[in-house]
Amino acid sequence: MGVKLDEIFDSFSENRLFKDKSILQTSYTPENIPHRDNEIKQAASILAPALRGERTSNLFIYGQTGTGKTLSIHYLKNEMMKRAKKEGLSLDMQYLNCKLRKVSDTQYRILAELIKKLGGSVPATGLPTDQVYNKFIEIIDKEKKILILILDEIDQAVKKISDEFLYNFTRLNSELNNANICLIGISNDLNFLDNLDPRVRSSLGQEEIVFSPYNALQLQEILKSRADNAFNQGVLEEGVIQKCAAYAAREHGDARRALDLLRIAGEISERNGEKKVTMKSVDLSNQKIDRDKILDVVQAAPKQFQMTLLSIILLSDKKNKSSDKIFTGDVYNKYHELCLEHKSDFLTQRRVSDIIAEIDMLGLINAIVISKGRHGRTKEIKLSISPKILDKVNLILKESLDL
DNA sequence: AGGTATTCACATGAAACTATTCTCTGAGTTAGG
DNA sequence: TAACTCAGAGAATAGTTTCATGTGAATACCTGT
Repeated sequence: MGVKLDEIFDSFSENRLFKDKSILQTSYTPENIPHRDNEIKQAASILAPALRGERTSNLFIYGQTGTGKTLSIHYLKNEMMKRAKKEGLSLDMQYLNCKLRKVSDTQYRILAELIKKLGGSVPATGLPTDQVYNKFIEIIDKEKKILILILDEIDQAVKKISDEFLYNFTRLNSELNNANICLIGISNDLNFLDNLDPRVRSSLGQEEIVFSPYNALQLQEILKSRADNAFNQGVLEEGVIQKCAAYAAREHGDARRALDLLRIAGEISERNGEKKVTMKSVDLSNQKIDRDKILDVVQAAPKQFQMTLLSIILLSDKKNKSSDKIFTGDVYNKYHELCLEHKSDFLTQRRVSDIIAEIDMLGLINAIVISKGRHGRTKEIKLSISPKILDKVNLILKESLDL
C-alpha cells in the first residue's frame, strides 16, 4: 500500500502542470481586466465625483453571468479606495452579494449584513426591521462621508423580497444629514428594471452600463493572460485555449465557464499523469462540468421532484425497448405506484404536471405538448440525460430516496 | 367524399388551504448607574 | 433605567390541493351525392 501511494505522490509532484492554480479560480482578481476598459471607464467617470466628496448618481449594471461585472466593480472599488485613502477622503464602498443564502431572504438580513460590514452589530433575529433600519442610518450618518453600496445580484433579492426595500434605499438620502449614500445595482437579468416600481426605476436607473458577452477571441485572450501565470511554461497543447474559448462562447460568452473549463482540463490531465494539457481533457472537462451541473441539480432537488424524475427514468428504461413514448399519465401512475410502494405520501396529478414542467425547464427531460386526438392532449416526455451519467443520476436518486 | 360534432386526457389558471418561516410586540432579564 | 433577550401572536410565504376552464385533432356521426 505504502509503495503505491508513493508512486502516486511521486508522479503527482513530477509532472506538475500548474504553477498557481488559484489564478484560474473564480475568486481570483487579476491585475488587469481585458476587454472591459470601456465599461470600467464609463463606471469610473460616473463614480468619479465621489472622489471629490460629491454625491454621485446611482448606477445600474447588467450583463449575463461571466461577463466580468463583479470583477470590474471590485477592481474599481479597490482603485477608488486606494485613491481615497491617499487623499484622505472619507469615502466608503461596501460590496454585498444578495444571492448568498444567509443574506438574501429578508430585508432584515440585508440590513444586518450591511451593518456588520460597516462595523456595527445586530442580533441575528429578534429586532423589528425598522429598528435595524434606524440603526443602519445611525451608523452611516455618524460622520460626514460618502458611502457607495454595491448590491450584487440585486434581482435575486428583489425576487425574494419585493422592490420595497430598494425604494427604502433610494430615499435613504433624505433621512441622512451628514453622509451621502449612492447605490450600484448589479443584475444578470436584462428585464429587471422593467418590472420595477417606477419610482425605484427612475432613481436606480439614473445611469446604466451594459456588459456585453465576450466573443470567442476575447475569451481566448483572457484565458491566455491567465494561463501564462497559472500553468508552467509550454504545458498547454496547441489549441487548448482556443477550444476552451469556443466551448464557452457557445454558452453566451461566459468567461467563468471558460476558466473553469481550462482549470478542470488541467486537473484531469494532471491526474492522468500527462505531460501536457491535452485537447482530449478539454472535452472531458466540458463533459464533467455538464455532468456536475446535472448531478448537483438532481441532488439538491426536493423529494417529490426526485421521485418524479425516477419514475420517468424507470419508464424510459422499459419503454426504450418497445420504443413507446412516455406521457404524463404514465409518469403519474408510475410515480403513484412508487410512492405507495415506499409508503410516502404523494401529490396530485396537477402538481406532478407542474413538476414535470420544472424538470423540463432544467433540461433533464424534453417535454412537448401534443394532442392525440380522440385520446386526449398530453405531454410527450423524452429523457435527455446522456446515458453515460444516467447510472450516477440513478444512484443519487435511489440513495436520497433511500430505496 | 366531405363536413361537423364529440370526446378524450390531459394542459393551464385561479383560488383556497396549510405548514413553515418572518416580523413584531411586550414581558422578563440583565447590567450598569 | 436602558439595553437586551425571548416567547408567542400575527403576517408573509411557499408548496400544494381543489375547482374550473381550455385545447387540438382522431374519431364518430351526418348529409347529400
